[in-house]
Amino acid sequence: MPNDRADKILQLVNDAKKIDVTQLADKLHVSKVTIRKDLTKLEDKGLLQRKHGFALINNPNNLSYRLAQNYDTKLRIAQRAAQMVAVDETIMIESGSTCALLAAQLGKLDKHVTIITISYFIANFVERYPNLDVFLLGGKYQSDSQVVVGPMAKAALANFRVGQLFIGTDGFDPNTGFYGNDIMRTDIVQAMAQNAQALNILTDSSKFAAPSIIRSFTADRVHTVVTDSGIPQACSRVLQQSGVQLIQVDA
Amino acid sequence: MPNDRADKILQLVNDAKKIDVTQLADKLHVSKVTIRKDLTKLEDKGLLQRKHGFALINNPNNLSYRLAQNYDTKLRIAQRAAQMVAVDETIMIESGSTCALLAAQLGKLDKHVTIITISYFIANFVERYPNLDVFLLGGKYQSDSQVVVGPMAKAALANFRVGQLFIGTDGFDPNTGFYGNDIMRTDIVQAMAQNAQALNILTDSSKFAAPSIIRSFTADRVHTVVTDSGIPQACSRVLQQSGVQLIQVDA
DNA sequence: GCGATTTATTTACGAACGAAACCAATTGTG
DNA sequence: CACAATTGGTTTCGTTCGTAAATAAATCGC
Repeated sequence: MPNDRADKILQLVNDAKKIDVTQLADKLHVSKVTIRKDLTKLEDKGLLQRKHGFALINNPNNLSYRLAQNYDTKLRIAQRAAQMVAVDETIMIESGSTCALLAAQLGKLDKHVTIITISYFIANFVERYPNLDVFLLGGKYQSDSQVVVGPMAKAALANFRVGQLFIGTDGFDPNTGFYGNDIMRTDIVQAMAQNAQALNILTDSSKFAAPSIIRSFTADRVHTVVTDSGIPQACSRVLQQSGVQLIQVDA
Repeated sequence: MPNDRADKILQLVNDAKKIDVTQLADKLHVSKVTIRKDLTKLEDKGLLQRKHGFALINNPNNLSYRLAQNYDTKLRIAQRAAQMVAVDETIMIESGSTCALLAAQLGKLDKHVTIITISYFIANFVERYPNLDVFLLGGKYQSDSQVVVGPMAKAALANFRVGQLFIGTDGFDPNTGFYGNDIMRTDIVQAMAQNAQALNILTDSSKFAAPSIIRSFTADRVHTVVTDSGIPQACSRVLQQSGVQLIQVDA
């Protein structure tokens, strides 16, 4: 299946929440059989749900939804990031969609890694990989994003000190740094960063155009950014001036 | 749909892991259309999954699987237990299937309750009820049962002290008390009990016949047992002699 | 005890399904 | 350049799907 049709399908499904096979076949000028095959593959990737006659999107706000956007780019970023993790290392992972793919990649590579995370989605996402040990922080459960936050989660962090923390971002401003859009999640991520030697950000380049609400980190706090080649030059220049290791995977 | 056919379908699906509509219609002497309607309802309850042509059971060990056994009895037990919880109360809930239904009942009653649990399944199960606040303990994640266990989870308990704890059980022996079948889960449940004034057990009566491996609690530690009327008289006598409040819902 | 209503089931039918055979285009290899 | 192998797509076929209308059984009110 060509990637651009997959993207279009996801776009249409996301927009409509629910759309039937006939409509998709119509809009994309292919047969229904082809659409059905596409949908089966996308369902296998966990990007949507199929029902008899139509497809529907998983609860937005949910990671499954966010995963659907720029899936292939995120997958390549995650594959690259997985190389940064050593056998038997213990890492922290935040709740971003690209972070979830990183965890899955580590699972596929079949090297033993211990993961500490605030995301129950990620914990479940990697269920089938016995080489991954997962520790979850406790705290107030945000059911829409499937993460724990709040003072209890921060307190639980006291038990851990790791080499690397992997997070996503919701936005970036060349002058002021990285941003989040949920104050509780931003808060816990900042606390995680205090217990990690290296802060690594995984994000597709679209976030470098997007402004957001709450500043999470200034650029000089960040050790490595893994993104794709679509990042604006103004951003990449700032990052490198701030001493950030910038890794760009091919678009 | 008559309850007994529903039970038979679940039985057959559980035994076979996967069974097609034609076979079900054959064995239960009803039309395929009727089977399909039944399956749709059972899927809505979350007790199985439908695919094109057949039904399959959710990962055993998983709560969805255990929920499927004696569903109606468990629901009545949960409904009764829900009456024991006051508005704005904070309770602890362990990971049993009947406990999950209790949480859902509390959600439906639309009274505000704060729930502290070790079960990600329960946290997600009640996602749609805004009147429930859920706090999850942190710890090592057991992906098959979707709970957190271990020393970290026990340490997190230090922050909480509640009036009521609701748990399930895997077995009961009149002479020695209640039993579990997973040492890690039994361990964390015992720790939870130390931080709760009243220990309440929710279980269908089948468990009173079933022996299990690890003793969790002697009968006199238990405040209330909610079960159905199928409990052996020897057991009910012992419980009452031990000062347990025994509540039996109609079978 | 008996019509009225509800609930359970079946029959009938057009739409949707998965699997397999088939038909290009594209790619890689000698 | 030829010609296998791969990939993306369609057509066809027998089966399963959900819905609606028809029928049978159970329940209720009086």
